[in-house]
Amino acid sequence: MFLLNVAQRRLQRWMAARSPHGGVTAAQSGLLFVLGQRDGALMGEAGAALDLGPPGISGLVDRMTAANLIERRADPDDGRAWRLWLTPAGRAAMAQSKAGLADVNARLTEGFTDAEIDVVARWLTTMQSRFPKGEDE
Amino acid sequence: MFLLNVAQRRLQRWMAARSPHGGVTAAQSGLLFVLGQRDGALMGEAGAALDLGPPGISGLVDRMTAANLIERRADPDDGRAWRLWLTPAGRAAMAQSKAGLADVNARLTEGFTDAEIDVVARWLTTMQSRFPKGEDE
DNA sequence: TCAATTTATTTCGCACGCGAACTATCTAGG
DNA sequence: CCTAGATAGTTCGCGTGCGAAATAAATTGA
Repeated sequence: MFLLNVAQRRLQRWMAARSPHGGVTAAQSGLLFVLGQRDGALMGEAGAALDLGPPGISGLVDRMTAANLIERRADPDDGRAWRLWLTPAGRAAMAQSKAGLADVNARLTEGFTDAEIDVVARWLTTMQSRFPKGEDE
Repeated sequence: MFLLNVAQRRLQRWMAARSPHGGVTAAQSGLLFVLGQRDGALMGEAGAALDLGPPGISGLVDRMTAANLIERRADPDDGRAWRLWLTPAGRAAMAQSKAGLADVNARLTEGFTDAEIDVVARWLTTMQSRFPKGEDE
């Protein structure tokens, strides 16, 4: 069960090590992908897509805004909300990350049959419902 | 591929939520287990067992020492090294964590056959060699 | 013996994300 | 219209772990 922890960390570490170019981390590329599919999303929406709580996105957005990858613009219909938009630099970084992703995914599935990968994917997905955010027992 | 990240975070979050008792976190219980099997380990050894770099353990040990779970004692044969020992409180916390672990593992494997779990375990383990610490390509 | 190197650990600055508490805005109810 | 609650984000303090640079002790070599 510590396997999961270690595996995740290994992957993260490896990804961090091989992409020092523009400083786009794994978490950041996640948000880039989300905005690539739904530019102008609310922070809450983006957070839900990435399974992050409010503080998680807030910080991520802060860092990415500072890095000039995304922009925070007020929602015209709701004074509390902000919408997130990719900058040109962000769009470029996303394209680059997308290319890298294929590589990583290939490496993740290498040596396993489709059926096996299917089992793994199902297990990971199941875990999300098995360990819910809110309640327990 | 973000699945892994999310799954790990979910698990971590869930474990954190359900054990506010003594403040023993997942990372900390990991170290407790290591010391349970090899009390008096060097920091480097413990780090290797948990797949943590030097800064990782150093910080973990600091926090756990402050919480009175473990003790840092100088190695008599090597002036640079420290050996880690469980305190009585640490030993108690370990026993408690061990009990909880069975629960978590049961929940992790629930709904999957032994063969399937085997595939998952193999996949997680393989990832460790697939994404090595040091070098690349 | 005395540098040069290796090894064990610490420190620093960073990214990440959580829970809790807070602010500001929007929406209902009376 | 005005107060009560829901909703969107922010801030704070914490734990976690990384890479890079520093410190200190041990080992190796000339």
